[in-house]
Amino acid sequence: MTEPTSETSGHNNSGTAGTGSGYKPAMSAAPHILVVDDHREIRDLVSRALSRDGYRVSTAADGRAMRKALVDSRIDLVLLDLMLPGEDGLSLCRALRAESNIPVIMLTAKGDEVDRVIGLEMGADDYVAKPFGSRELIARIRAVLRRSGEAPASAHGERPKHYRFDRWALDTGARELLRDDGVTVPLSTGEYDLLIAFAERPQRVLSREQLLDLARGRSAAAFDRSIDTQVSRLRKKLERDPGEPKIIKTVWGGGYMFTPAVEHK
Amino acid sequence: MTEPTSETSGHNNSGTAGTGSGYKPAMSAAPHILVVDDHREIRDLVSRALSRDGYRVSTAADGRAMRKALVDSRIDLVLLDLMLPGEDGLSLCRALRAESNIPVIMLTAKGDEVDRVIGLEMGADDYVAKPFGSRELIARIRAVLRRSGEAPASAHGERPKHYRFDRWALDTGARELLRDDGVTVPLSTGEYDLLIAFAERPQRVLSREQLLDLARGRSAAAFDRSIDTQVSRLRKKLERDPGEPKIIKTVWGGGYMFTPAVEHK
DNA sequence: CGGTTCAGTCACAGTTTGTCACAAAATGGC
DNA sequence: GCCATTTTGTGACAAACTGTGACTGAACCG
Repeated sequence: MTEPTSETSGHNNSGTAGTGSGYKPAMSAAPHILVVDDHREIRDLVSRALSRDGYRVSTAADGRAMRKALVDSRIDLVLLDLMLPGEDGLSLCRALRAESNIPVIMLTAKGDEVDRVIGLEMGADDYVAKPFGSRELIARIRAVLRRSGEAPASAHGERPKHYRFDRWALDTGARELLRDDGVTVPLSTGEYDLLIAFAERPQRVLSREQLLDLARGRSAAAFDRSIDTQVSRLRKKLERDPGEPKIIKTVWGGGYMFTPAVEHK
Repeated sequence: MTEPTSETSGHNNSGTAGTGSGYKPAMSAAPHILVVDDHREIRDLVSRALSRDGYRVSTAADGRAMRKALVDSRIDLVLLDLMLPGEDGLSLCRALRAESNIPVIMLTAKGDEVDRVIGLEMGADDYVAKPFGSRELIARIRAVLRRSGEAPASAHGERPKHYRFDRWALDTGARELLRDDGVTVPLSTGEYDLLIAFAERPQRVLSREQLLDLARGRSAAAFDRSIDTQVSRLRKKLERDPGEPKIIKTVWGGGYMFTPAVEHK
């Protein structure tokens, strides 16, 4: 496979211009859409259309790539081809549904009503028949995104979870960070989101761009140092000696790595 | 956003009128109507007609979306298509009836008298056959809303419920907030409504707009800070240390989150 | 060892939020 | 209806949060 199966394209709007239609400045960032289709032409086509409209786009050619993209970044919506080699779209959709509530729009070549019914029963949020126009697709996407919570940031959120690492306990239900000795250390929203992104992917190098996507749901600007600052702030609260961090290690030229073993309940 | 698929639209300039003459009770805000139909054209059509008439409108394409809308916002009336893929309208209607008394108007393509009878038996409050004119639809809606309690705000209210969280007990029957030690803490109507909205959706980030809809049944104005003030007041009564709230947490740039586990009896 | 690039952190500015005081509105009693 | 009381929303200002620029130090390269 020489071909990049899961890259991001599309730029983040810088506020005023850019975004195809949104005159709502409140939206913190463009939604991140994952296109899963085995035909490259379709991926490229859809990908271009969506980025043109201001969305951030990643692509995947099969189920495995899809899963990887879902772990590596914070996806707001999945465009899923019904017919895929290996696992087909329906089972992927069902699996996706089973463990998250990321909205899914099904794509299919056939216009069968049957497929549509099956798709919706499998938990797809909408259904678009190929060939489709980009205007229609975008309208559907916008509709589904709006319907499914309006707040793309919390699209992941579901059952409260509980993480333990080092001498810390992180409770997503209470949104609290608790130290061994019983003291609750207050975290700002940004610090909390960043810590969750880390705790869910321990012992892996995470690039700044990835962290920005995972924690803030946006893509990096030219010289974006905001993650560094946030890591610095987080270290000050987490580390015994922020000058020599043990928990969040720096990977020179690569990003950061959350090193402790995480007990994930 | 040319296409209002599931946002609220339509303003009500309630304001001054109010006084005296009325069969119309001081309606605080426009009723919020949920349109459930799998055909987009119908959703759009109906949606436009209703917003033009001043209603706030959300839409859903299937049962799942309907349920989501019902949890996410305070719906005053449901327009429900009889024929839906997956679960059909009748079972949805019955389910809806089972756990709330939100009025339902059934839509159906066929003019069968049979359907009508079944629909009404299932608990629908009225029945409109497609194709229908918007004038007729709106007349029916107004009639049903008036009939069903006249006060859209209390459309949800049904069996008294009992919530327990942290060291508090909230009794919707008595409309009282009781602390562990037996002391009853008086809440104003607004504080009470807001607390109910929170207690029914624990461990979820709720935007200010959503809270405004859930607790006050209206949509947000430009720089509406009333929710912040109300949260502040509520915190002063609920929290041990209002300066460092544990129960209602702030999500910077996102809204608020009610963190304690809620025992819901 | 010197130059270059990358990372840590501080200070600052732009936003967002907390909260007080006050006015408008609703409520209740007469 | 009229006035006292309570409640709710608004404006204003302080505090908190986040991202950016600047400066400094550390890591890499030859």
